[in-house]
Amino acid sequence: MNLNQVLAGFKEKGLKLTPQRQQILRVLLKAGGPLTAKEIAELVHKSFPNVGLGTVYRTLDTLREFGLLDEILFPDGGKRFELHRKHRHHLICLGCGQAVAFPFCPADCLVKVAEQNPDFDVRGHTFAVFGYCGECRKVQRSGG
Amino acid sequence: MNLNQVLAGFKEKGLKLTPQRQQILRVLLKAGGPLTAKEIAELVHKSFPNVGLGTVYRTLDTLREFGLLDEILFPDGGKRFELHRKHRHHLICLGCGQAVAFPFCPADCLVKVAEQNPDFDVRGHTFAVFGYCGECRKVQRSGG
DNA sequence: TATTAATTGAGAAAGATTCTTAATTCAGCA
DNA sequence: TGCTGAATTAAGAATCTTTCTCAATTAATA
Repeated sequence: MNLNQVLAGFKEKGLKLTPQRQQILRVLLKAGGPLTAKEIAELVHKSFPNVGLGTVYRTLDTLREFGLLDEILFPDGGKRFELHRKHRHHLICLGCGQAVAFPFCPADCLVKVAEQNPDFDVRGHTFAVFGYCGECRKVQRSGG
Repeated sequence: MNLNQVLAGFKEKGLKLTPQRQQILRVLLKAGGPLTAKEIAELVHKSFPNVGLGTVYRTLDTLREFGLLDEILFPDGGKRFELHRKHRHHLICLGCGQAVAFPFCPADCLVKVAEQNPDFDVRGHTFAVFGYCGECRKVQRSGG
């Protein structure tokens, strides 16, 4: 997914291509991993110092409505956002907050759950693995 | 796990058995499913109208430190709490917020993730399935 | 019963997200 | 190009959950 595709999609649905939205999209496209709303705002501020958090949240909402955004819930309740890619889950470091995607899905469990709860209309699932990344383990060992 | 066992554990660690804590524990023991902090406070208020949310959160923290509490993260970022039982996951209704536990664990995925990320120290995982329960589906069909 | 450290209530504070409102700006069209 | 109307924005207020602060209270123990 690139900026032009997303912008074309926006246009198609009658949404305005404001510079703020474009910049938020650029930030999300450039991001190496999922970002918090605050991080997105800070990165956007490099080009548009006046963009408010409200605009960031509104744009994220819009992207979510379009199915273009994934929300990642951290074990401590924190939220991060990234542009939607293939369905995937995350390996989350409790030390530095970095999240890395992986493509495995708990399919067996989903089948079992659906079988045992035939009345339940399954719409989705969350799955995340957390712990400490190599870097943070190094720091722990040396620092204390 | 019953109230007396928990209280004995408290005593053992030098914690005070205040009426507030006892009531919070009773509420958690009686609960049919995981509750929000606010719900816990409201139930406690029936017997102790002056118990503050602060006390509820402090007691939940204490229980968590003892490994007696599980925190359940909902897809929308909400949090609910319940006394720890066997390791389990939840089937969460997006309509009414009810959560039902199930015992399946995404073991295959965990093994694959660990194999592919040998530097990562895995400490835990989250897994939840969400959708709409039978009741909420009925309401949707009839109500519109 | 007196002592003491743990605990509490009340409210302030923090942090994330949503809402409000008046002002601005984009997109289509003359 | 320049209007026009609706969408969008910035700024800050409001909300919600959670944590913190602190003086007052209380449970446990001697």
